[in-house]
Amino acid sequence: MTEGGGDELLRVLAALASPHRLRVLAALAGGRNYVSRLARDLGISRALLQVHLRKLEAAGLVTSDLEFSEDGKALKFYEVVPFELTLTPQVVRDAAGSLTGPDDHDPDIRDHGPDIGKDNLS
Amino acid sequence: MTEGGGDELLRVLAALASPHRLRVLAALAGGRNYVSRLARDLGISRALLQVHLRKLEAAGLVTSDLEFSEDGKALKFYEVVPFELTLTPQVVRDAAGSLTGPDDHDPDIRDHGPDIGKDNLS
DNA sequence: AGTACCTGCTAACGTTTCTTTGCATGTGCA
DNA sequence: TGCACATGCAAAGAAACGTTAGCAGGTACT
Repeated sequence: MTEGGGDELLRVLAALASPHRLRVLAALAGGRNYVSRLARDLGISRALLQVHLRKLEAAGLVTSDLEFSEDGKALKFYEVVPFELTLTPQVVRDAAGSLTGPDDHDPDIRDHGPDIGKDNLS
Repeated sequence: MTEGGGDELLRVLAALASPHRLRVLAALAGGRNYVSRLARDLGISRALLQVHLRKLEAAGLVTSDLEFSEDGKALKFYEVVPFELTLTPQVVRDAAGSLTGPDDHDPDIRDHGPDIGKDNLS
């Protein structure tokens, strides 16, 4: 297993939460393609596309495969990994348990107290 | 219908793609709760929690309900809206069609051409 | 040698998002 | 009147993200 925890879910959600990446994924769902061509199809720059593809790949939503065309050109093909993810409150509940989140919050409250010493209009 | 398009999906995904909001949602999945108390339970500041709750609500994942406790205090209760969202390449493909995305890209390429006039080491 | 494709990378900028801090408002109770 | 607890909002600094521009390398065909 790759990891399975809530962080995985988070990575997938973050990868999906972008118009560009949604479009990229949609385009690839219509068939595999290589970077330069895909960039032209979508009308975005190659550099930009690469970044997004990397994120999609990191999330495990697409796979890359370096191939060589008959005339020797190196082409990097991407294709979608068939996935099926169902989101429900319960799923979230389970996933949230194992989160290597930003803060490993300790059990103490803060919020600087509910406004003391300040009477309004006597 | 609220809107149904791909933008809706995007909003939901964006709302979910955050450790904090995932935790908030998880906490609410365990039962409804009001803001201040929830903040204490989660160990985060009230202001921060409010922001995240607003986003979750905007995405339609939770609902708020202002109530008054027996002793007259105004309590804003939040609870999860039972949802069931399934993500597959095909779903993405459909959703990507109707995207009021950041750019309404015109069909022209750019990428400043593939490096011309520049011979390295003669 | 020159052009046309392909790949990859990084520095830098602009923009958005996150988070804190602080103040304003209200009720109820000693 | 002072404290405890509830709500709300806005400014502002910090941190993360998205995007572009530019350079690097490669093969192949004229």
